[in-house]
Amino acid sequence: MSGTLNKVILIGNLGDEVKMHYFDDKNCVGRFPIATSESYVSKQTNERITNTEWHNIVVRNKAAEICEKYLSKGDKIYVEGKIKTRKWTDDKGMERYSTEIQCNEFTFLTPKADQQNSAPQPQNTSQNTASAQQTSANAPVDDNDDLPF
Amino acid sequence: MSGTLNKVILIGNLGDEVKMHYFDDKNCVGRFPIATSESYVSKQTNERITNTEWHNIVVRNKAAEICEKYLSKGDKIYVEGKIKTRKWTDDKGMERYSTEIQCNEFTFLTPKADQQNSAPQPQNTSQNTASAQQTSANAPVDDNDDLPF
Amino acid sequence: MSGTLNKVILIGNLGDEVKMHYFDDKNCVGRFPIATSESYVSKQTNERITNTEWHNIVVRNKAAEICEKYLSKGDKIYVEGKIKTRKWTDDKGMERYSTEIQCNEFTFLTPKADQQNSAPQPQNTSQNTASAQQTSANAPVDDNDDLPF
Amino acid sequence: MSGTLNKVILIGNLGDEVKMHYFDDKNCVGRFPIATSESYVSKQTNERITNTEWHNIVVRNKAAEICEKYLSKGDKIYVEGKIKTRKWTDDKGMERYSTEIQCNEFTFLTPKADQQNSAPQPQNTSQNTASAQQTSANAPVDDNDDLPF
DNA sequence: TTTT
DNA sequence: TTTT
Repeated sequence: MSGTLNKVILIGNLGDEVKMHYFDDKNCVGRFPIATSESYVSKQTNERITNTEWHNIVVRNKAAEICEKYLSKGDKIYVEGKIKTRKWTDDKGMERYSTEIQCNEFTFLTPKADQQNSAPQPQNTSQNTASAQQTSANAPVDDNDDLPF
Repeated sequence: MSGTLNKVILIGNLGDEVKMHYFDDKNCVGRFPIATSESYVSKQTNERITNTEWHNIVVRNKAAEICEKYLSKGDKIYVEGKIKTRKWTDDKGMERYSTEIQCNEFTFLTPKADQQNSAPQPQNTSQNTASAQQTSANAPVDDNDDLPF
Repeated sequence: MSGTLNKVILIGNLGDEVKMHYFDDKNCVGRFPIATSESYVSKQTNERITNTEWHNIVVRNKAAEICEKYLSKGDKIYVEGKIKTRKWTDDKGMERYSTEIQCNEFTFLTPKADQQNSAPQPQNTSQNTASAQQTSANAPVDDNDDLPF
Repeated sequence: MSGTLNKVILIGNLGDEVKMHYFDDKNCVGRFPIATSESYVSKQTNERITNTEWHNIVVRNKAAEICEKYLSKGDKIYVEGKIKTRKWTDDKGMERYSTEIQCNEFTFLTPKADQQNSAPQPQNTSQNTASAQQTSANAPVDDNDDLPF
């Protein structure tokens, strides 16, 4: 309901490999961090400052498997998704929050020499980006987990 | 393939009613113009200048029918889609181009008093926006038309 | 440097009033939460599920003052910005993280009766949205704070 | 005015070199086409169909000079801007329209070996993307041209 | 932890 | 006219 929108658009580099987590033989998630960075010259010290922001990307099912297969640490990727902050309780019983990007579309930006003759980039009909939407649409169980892992 | 992206994000007001065009009993398109405007104060004349840009929105199938049912001239809408420039030949045999926005997601921004208790806003599972993607996905015939209308 | 992008696009409703925090007579931040929601019908229970996501919006300087002046709890707003996760230490010495949206462009979506003849919507030259970029550009001290507040 | 938004987000490859047009020693525009493509397998013929869409990018002043200096045909770029359709009269006195993307932010996505030690990617303070906004802000004359060129 |  |  309600005329709202929650959209994130990122271009960044993987800081680590895709980590898969299987719920059963059909449902899984892949997780990986990507870094975005901005830099500027400080007016006070005249030195270049670089700030890096890390984003926890979560991708589901078939899209996750494509990411695991084709993405490596260091690769550049375009990610579109939505922000989700999850609440969990740490081992001291404290409430904790972690924010992740639930990816529903992506496109690889690192050219792969070895991808030329093999299966390269996933597609969907609407655009040459991979859509995680359909694959996640029939995975309601994925939305039930509220455990940190 | 190819790591490209073609995305348009608009918030604007309908300049006219949604015009439907049926191909058969299952496939249709709806078309409507929306206006975006920007204004600024001219440094030369000190007067306020407003520029209005008109966008031709095209939406397909079920999404089109939802738009026709709930949108009226003047309403504000969020539209997401892609740019498509179509080539056609005018009655003098001249090549002409027209650019349209093929909408694949939208959300209504005008509160409807009468929508409160009736069917209000379309939804999809991924977000509270309507997705035209699924409905158009199985309508390949829609992509065959290259006629201006 | 580095060809990355960190962009968030939200349409949501304010869950509270804008809270201002002044650093000095020129530099300030405004903070307010906005909610986005999505809903769907569960295939298992057949009931409608609504998930609400809260986003902490941070806006600076002149843009903050405009928000404080014209926005109220419940209003709908378009916000564009970037994700920033800040690390802080709680009173037990634990490391904590909180994610906020640093807003650099916004546009009000709730029609205001009383705004019609008074100063309504902020503008900038590039578009009819308010840009927090320029105002924050000359406020480097704003970027030095790493305290939770 | 009015709570509207006109935003385009593209990732594509240059189909040609950047063409510069100088108005005077301070004001200029750069123009270049970028291609986005989508592909899918036809359900009818089972063959792969690729559709390419061409976008005319317009960038101003300092940003234009940066593009001219660092971009070449074939390079991949992220472009953010707004849609503008310009009306002009052809040599037969017919009204013609052409749609272009007025770029106000971009980031280069093709790694440049030779950019490593020289001035690589433009930046601004808000993010590691180049902003054409400031540079074009003080170039009101640029907005007066309504000539096709 | 990435990248330039 | 690009790219994969």
